[in-house]
Amino acid sequence: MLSIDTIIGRPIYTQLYWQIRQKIMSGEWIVNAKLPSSRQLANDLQISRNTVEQAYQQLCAEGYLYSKSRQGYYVGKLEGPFINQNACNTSSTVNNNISCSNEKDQYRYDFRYGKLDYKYVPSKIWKKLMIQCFEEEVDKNVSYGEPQGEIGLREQIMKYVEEYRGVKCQPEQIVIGAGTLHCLGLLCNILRQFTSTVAFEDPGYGKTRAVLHNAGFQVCPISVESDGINVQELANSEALAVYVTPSHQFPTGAIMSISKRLQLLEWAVRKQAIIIEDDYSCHLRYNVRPIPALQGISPMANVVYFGNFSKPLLPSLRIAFMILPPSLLNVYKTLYRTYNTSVPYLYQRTLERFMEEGYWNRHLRRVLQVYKKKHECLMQSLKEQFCDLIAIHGNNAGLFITIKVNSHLFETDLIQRAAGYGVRVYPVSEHWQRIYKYDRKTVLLGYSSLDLEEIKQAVRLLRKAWFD
Amino acid sequence: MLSIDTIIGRPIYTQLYWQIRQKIMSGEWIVNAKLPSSRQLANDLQISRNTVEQAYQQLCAEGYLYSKSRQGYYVGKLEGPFINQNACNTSSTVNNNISCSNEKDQYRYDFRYGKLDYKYVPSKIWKKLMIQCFEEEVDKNVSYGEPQGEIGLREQIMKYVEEYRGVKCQPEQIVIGAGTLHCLGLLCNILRQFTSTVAFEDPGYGKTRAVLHNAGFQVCPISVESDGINVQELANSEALAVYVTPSHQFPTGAIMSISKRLQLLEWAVRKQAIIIEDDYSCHLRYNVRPIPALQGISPMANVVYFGNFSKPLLPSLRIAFMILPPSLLNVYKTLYRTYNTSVPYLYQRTLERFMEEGYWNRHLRRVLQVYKKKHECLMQSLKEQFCDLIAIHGNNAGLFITIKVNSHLFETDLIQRAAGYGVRVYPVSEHWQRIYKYDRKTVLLGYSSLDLEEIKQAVRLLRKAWFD
DNA sequence: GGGTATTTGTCCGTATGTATG
DNA sequence: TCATACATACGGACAAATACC
Repeated sequence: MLSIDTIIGRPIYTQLYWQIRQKIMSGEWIVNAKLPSSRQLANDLQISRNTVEQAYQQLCAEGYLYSKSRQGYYVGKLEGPFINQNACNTSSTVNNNISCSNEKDQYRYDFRYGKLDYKYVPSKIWKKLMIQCFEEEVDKNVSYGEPQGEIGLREQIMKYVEEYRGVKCQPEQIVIGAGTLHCLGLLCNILRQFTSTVAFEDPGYGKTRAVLHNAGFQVCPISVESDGINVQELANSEALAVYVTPSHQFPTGAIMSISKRLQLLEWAVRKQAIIIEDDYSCHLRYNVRPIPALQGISPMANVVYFGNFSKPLLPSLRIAFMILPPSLLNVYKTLYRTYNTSVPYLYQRTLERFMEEGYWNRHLRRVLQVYKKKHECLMQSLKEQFCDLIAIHGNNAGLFITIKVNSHLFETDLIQRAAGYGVRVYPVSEHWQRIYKYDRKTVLLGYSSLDLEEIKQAVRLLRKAWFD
Repeated sequence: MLSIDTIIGRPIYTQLYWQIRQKIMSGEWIVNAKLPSSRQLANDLQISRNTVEQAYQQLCAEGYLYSKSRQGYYVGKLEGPFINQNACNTSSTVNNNISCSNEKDQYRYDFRYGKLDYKYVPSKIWKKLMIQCFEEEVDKNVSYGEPQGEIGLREQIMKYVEEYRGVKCQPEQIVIGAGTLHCLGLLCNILRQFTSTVAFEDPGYGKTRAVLHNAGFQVCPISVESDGINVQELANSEALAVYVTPSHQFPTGAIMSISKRLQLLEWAVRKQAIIIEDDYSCHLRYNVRPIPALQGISPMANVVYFGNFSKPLLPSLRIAFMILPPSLLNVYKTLYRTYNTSVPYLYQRTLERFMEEGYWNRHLRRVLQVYKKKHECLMQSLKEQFCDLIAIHGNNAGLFITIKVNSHLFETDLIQRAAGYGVRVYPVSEHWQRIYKYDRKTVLLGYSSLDLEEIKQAVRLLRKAWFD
């Protein structure tokens, strides 16, 4: 930034001269870079154009600049070792690229969780709708929009969750935000009014636990059994709020049984506690019947329901929503009356039409088929290769499974050996709060971004890595 | 949501029959609504198609449904007063629409702050770039993206703030988020580690104060003078962090003098305190010289710099950024290592190219001209109509001014009388923390969304409203 | 605007358990 | 004990309607 000082006595054009010269010598302005036009700069600094001209002329005369007639002034090429090329600007980019390409080179098969198969992103339809929506309403774009999210989208969401998950609500209860974690961030300030301790599944999704922890809450770990969280342990704790993933627990894959659901709801009603229900991958169920969401089972309990569009549609969209129980609505409104939404209007409107015109339902059915096939393929490959050398968990839903490997190898060994064969598998230790309860032999495999052949190949390599 | 229970003995098709019947009778499914196809429902519930068929057939036979061959099943029209039409689903929509249209009807001229003039939104270029970037996004199979924001955009921002505001930083220090308030929300968890009290301009931007308050901070009001915040008062307080708007204080419009800036920085260094500098409308300066941002003046002080693209470009974009001082970088990384970004990749990439290809600089110059004209027009109209009946504040920058009206009327009177003439002006009382210090005769006028003629007309009406 | 892939109601047959004679 | 009829649940084939390119 160029600036001038009228208080000290030095002439303005010399101040300019020296500042520009310094920028060229230090390498901040590189050869052939275009300078601001004399008119522009004069206007920016609120000085006369001639003053700028004076400085530019002197720099030209000394070779720091050259001018193309009627085009502009440019930084000249200086001979000799004057220039202190500072390369730090580009270093970060370089580093980043290197680490990226390294990762890609190192792993031929990446069982990453949270990456989708881009072949099944409905990009053409999305693009078509997005362009149409872009033309549509200028007025909505120039203002900040509704804080909770556009009413039309919220109505679509209401219909969808009622039909699909049995969740009953009014649009007023829905809050749209840039991702589940962002919505949870908003909820934290509401929870703060009621409690300072939040119970959390252990093991549980590490990223979510981090949000609660960062917001200043005491996070109280509760064991997870094969049919969901241990309600007895929860009841014995001091927590007045709990985060659960009933439809597909992360990372154990447990589906909470209906009787557990009722127990949990009973606890919430009795203690006047808040249940945070993250239905993050309710769409992906394989060969099991749907169980209605907690929110729909008991209207009396304070359930905050979380859903998202990133997982099944496009992670880079950044759209999720939460549904607040009526009892928290007043607090929400008091706190967030003045907040702006965190999701661009265009995306909200596009998604609204995507849902309205039935593309959303169709898309869900389609990806269910796709991932079901991948899931089956993975399961069969694992059985063929490993027989009973491994135990598979969470094999009825979602985009990942965990496997416990019966051998002398521990988590880090398993990961490193797999990496040696070009296969990337992921640790579960980071999702444990009471790490001593972890068996140290379980790893996580997300299969969403690999195709069928890749899955088969990768499993063969895992067999070699771990048992040969 | 339809669901079945295999534990109780009742046949599946009768369970379905009764559930569907109930939904029709209650009015939840209205006449001619399409039911899910037999295949879909069968797949969802993990039962046979024919079982669904059986239920559908029976409902057809009894007139609850009718079928269009090879198209689908639809809810039939029932005679008589069976149906309990509950209209509550639509009530919210209706209410909302009514209040919206009311507002539009009631005000012919709206001095709303924070709404832009749609005529000067570079929508064609933005659309072109966005479509190009969309192809790219799909090709690259972008997942969640970089947590701090895409590196390319951060590099563009680095260049821009250096050139435009004298802010010096590395891309690692930049965090991109969905709006200033969202970025501030992230910063709150960092501040929490150091202090529980944050000093805040009084009067100051109410929305920002709310974020700090909601995050659990004690907000300590500090008076604002004609050249910015009262540093002495700040030094006497217990606060170890302060939020300021040096380039154009909201709502007084004060520009912080260079000597105040140095005092403030000196305080921060001495107390090891954190300055939050919101440079929210640095681009809009009329006839005054730019002063470098606090961040650029003293590299030793802990200044967190906030900038945004919503204000000058498009509010619905939801893109802002903050620049952390190196001293806070470690805390940031510890807390937010696992967070996802809150801004869609497409928007980040589009903005990056918008900046890279020079459209951003061109746009800034253009809107500066536009709003400068509006500003001059408003000032002249006010002088013509009111002469010295009013005092104007903050008339050198930004998209709003405040006026103090010398009469017996108070804030609410001024707003109501203006509304009576179809002109909407805004209160400043909500921006005061120590409300008793407010003179109760000042109102706020944002002129960005009105054109020159509308401004003149509106001011004439204000004169009538307040002095006739 | 016409060709293609997908969706959908419809009709077909089959398997199993239970009640009946 | 065996044959029969019935209720329930499941899966495949076909042609019309629809969506997509």
